[in-house]
Amino acid sequence: MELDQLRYFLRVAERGNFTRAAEDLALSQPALSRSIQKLEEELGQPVFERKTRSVSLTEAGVLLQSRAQQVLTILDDTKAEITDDGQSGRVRVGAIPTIAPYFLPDVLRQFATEFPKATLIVQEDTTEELLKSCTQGEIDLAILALPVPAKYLEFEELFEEELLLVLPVDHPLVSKPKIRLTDVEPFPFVLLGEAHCLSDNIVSFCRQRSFQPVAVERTSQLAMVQELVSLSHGVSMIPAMARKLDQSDRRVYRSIDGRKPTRKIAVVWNPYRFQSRLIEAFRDRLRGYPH
Amino acid sequence: MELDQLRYFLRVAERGNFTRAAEDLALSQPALSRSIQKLEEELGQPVFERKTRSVSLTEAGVLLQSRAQQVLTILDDTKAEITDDGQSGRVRVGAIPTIAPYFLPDVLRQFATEFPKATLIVQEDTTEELLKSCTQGEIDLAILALPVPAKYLEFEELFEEELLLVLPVDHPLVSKPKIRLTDVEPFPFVLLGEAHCLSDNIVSFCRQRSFQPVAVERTSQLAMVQELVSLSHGVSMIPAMARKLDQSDRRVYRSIDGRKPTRKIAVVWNPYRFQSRLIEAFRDRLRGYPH
DNA sequence: GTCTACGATGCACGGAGTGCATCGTTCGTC
DNA sequence: GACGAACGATGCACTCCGTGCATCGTAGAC
Repeated sequence: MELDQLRYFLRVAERGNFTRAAEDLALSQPALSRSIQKLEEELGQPVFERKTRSVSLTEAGVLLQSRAQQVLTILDDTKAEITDDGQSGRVRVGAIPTIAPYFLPDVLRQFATEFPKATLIVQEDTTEELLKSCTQGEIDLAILALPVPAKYLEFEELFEEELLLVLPVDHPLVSKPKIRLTDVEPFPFVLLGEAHCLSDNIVSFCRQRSFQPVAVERTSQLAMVQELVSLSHGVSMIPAMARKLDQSDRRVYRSIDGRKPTRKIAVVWNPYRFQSRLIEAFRDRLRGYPH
Repeated sequence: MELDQLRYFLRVAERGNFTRAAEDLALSQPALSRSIQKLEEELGQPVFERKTRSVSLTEAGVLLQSRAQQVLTILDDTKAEITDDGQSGRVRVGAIPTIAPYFLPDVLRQFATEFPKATLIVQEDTTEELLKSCTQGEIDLAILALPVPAKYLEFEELFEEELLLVLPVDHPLVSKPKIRLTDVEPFPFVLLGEAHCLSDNIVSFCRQRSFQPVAVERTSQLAMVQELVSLSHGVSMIPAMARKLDQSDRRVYRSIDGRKPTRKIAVVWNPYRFQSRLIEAFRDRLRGYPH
């Protein structure tokens, strides 16, 4: 049994397909087939059931999958722990799209200056995907908005930030000195797609105030939301950090009067993985970061 | 990092010597040296401190040692668990010298008949060595006398057997109808070497009765003890199972009157290792075995 | 019935791991 | 203080295992 065989095995198990797994592994399909064959020969029984369109794990395969993952994780972490000098190494950070461009650049710049030998890898994805990556050890840290629907992961709240109402310049509410949430109720909303947790934050805040925002449009980027608001497609709520970077004068931001909508930003990590000093340092810098 | 490298590494760590480790591994010393070099290269630092007469682990090496053991154990057990069909496979049994030849043969014969596909491997050694082997996963089961000075191992008492007084045929005590322990006190003892737990059993029993047996001679085999007793070098105590096989008429066995000396025989195993159905079966047969 | 997706197999190549011979260094010994 | 033994490192040649390319076999899809 070889470690490469285990890596190959896990990938095939994940993909359910030899050809795709081989592509992922930058390996030819015959080589992969043979490697798995040898593994099965050694174990005296197949680990995959070859169906016509896909492959699935046998009972033995299921057991092997969990053990192989365990073993490879231990070795990964051991290597990380031994080579950990607190200066060089790799930190893989994930962030959701409504945080990444507004919050990360400064942090990354500062961190890169302080730790020039470190390699920073950034992944932008939805909360769900980030949590999955974090669980599987594909990223070291994830920065996202609470709540965090994940077992086996730890998180720490970094800060709470206000969600600001954004309006077209010519919107009737612009001239109102104090805007309460009920004042917003009649107007249609422009929101992000449903995969984005910011939409959840907004909808959930409104619901707590007993109203259901009407989304007339959904986009995939915050910048697009801002533009659509400028074009009077509707109103929206934008995290304070995104407002700071907004240079446009074609929309105005207002703080909601009364209890303000907010979102809580947190950093998430996998406590079962080795946390290098570099990762700890990154987390520490996040903690003290101005916002 | 390869599994072979880890195996090699562990052996060198255990032996503290490349040449000896290479012999153990049936590998040339240069090949071993190079393998460790590659490992160290990958980790960016040495795992061994090369001293002039021996090698010792560095800090990194200590960490790697525990992780490597863990990983290899997991893989070993996984393979055993997958290939476990309850019929074929291997059972490695250890027993102390004062049990092995008297108790094991029958058990082994019966087990081999019942499980013809199974491979039985027997190791005879002192309690200390057996416990070490069991902890390190080199044997699956150990049969020995209580007490068992080992953490992290489980044991189950199989039976208690009497220790019989053995005398030369012409010994004054032979004609005595009831022999009490105090009657034995004046006579010198022939005992096994100090590494044998039977000596401990005997000495400890006598001490509980407030006398210290005087050992005039120590040998390494029970058969030799019996012969020396025949030659009137002294008296001794012999487990009942060893008496059964004693065909000689040049010595006689007597049961001590009053509280009888005994030893408790137990089977020990490592609960952190996978217990194959074959191993369970062996343990089960031990349990029901006549004695 | 033909096409397509997918894993298995034949064959040749290249590189990693190995063994043999030997070197360099450091103690132990006379 | 010189010589020998113990021990790990290095040079070099070989071999075998894993790999890629080309191709085959088979079972659904259209």
